[in-house]
Amino acid sequence: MATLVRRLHRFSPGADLTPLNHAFQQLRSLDRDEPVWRHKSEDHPVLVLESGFAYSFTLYPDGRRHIGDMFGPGALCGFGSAAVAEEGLNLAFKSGSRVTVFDAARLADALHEKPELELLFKQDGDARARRTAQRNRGLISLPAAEKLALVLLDLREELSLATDPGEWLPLPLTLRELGDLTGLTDVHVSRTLKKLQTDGMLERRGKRFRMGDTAALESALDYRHFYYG
Amino acid sequence: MATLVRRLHRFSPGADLTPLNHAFQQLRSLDRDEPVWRHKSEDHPVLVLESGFAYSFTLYPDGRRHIGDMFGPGALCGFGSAAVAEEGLNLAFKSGSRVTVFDAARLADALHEKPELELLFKQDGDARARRTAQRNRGLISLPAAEKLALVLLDLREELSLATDPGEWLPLPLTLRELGDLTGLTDVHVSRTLKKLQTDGMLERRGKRFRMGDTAALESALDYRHFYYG
DNA sequence: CGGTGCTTTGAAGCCTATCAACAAAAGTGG
DNA sequence: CCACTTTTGTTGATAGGCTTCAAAGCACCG
Repeated sequence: MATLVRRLHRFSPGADLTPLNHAFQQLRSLDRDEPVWRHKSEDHPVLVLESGFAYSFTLYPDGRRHIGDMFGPGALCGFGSAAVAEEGLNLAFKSGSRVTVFDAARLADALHEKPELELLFKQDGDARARRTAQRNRGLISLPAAEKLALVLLDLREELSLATDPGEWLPLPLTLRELGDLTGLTDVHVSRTLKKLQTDGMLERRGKRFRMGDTAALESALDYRHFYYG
Repeated sequence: MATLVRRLHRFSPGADLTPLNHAFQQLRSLDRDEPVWRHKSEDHPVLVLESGFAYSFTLYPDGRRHIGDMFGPGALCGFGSAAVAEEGLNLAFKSGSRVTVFDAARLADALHEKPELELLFKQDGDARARRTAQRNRGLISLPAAEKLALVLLDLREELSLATDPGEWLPLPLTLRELGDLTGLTDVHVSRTLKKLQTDGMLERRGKRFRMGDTAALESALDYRHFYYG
């Protein structure tokens, strides 16, 4: 639960989050990539990613997969205003992730009793919805190199919200998953990342990466931050 | 206000919407295409499109324009969960549109007093957010012909929510605007629409269009409806 | 050790953008 | 209402971007 606390404290550093303890159910570790299929019923538990990585996806009739959002440490997976848009949300947790499970009904009670806590959850959800909208905008109208740069900036932010990952960030997605996120093929993702590297915007070492002049990149792509702190 | 009433009655046909009268400010007619620039302050009036057409857009540093959402008769423009995602929303009203203006504070009071009315506004906003997510998903991962078919299906739904536009629907967007919506160039939009016509999926007469087998198209694109009625 | 999935590279071809020219339509001002 | 200007839509030629198909290297794991 520590990562969720750190994420929410970005909006209000001193906020008391102990009421969340009443809704705590369990801490699960996921040994391998594991999809969680969600249907439309309302009483799903609320999942918070403690460590690792996860993403939400939808499948097209022809078998293609689209990744709609991604979750780093401390993320509320499929909750709040960001999740409203995704009906029948499917979640995939990458191998090694740890997840805190909250009881939905008791969490709702806790939020209802403490309006300042509810506000934090709302702010977090709204910030996520804005980031998703910003990402989608670029993924619709930019060429491949910019699409990937945008996604990497966003990934960098997601990974930095609850923990300090250091200079070299993990790249928890395969090239195929980056393709499903950007609408590109894995082959073209590979070529485009290579081009970003020769242009000095990106360094890669195995499953880690480091970005070049992020400030310049952010202003070129009009990338905005919606979290404070 | 009649079109808003018809739209909200899709969720609850008998709902009493008279409390909205207290928040009514004025009815404006817009003679020509008119952008409404919104900044971050909170007390903007709430705009409901009475007739005509509008869309929200953002501008990139290089001058490119991205259209993020579109509004037909009865639409709440830039309000609720669908609008949270779009910070610094800009609205463009097409020539000839009529807009009902509501006072934001008094509208909030009216909704707070009548929870069933607030629920209707929330349902409308959620349905719009889902439609936007569905559209964005396709605009990221589908080829041009499917992108345009998807946008036309969505446009058809938007135009049918508050009024019955008949078999031949108005096409209130220029090809450039369709391009800004889909991430394609106007030239390619022109060519792709022509191809859709020769394939029998689309007919055009001036600024009106009619779609072929919409049921088949919807199932091929996995298009879903989020409004009831 | 083989198997499996991930990544890279090459070659070929389709898809989409760009540039340019023109036709058609719509707005503007007399 | 007409002449004028501006915008919108269409078409062709060309170039570049992206996908597809195929093959091979690599890392990881049983």
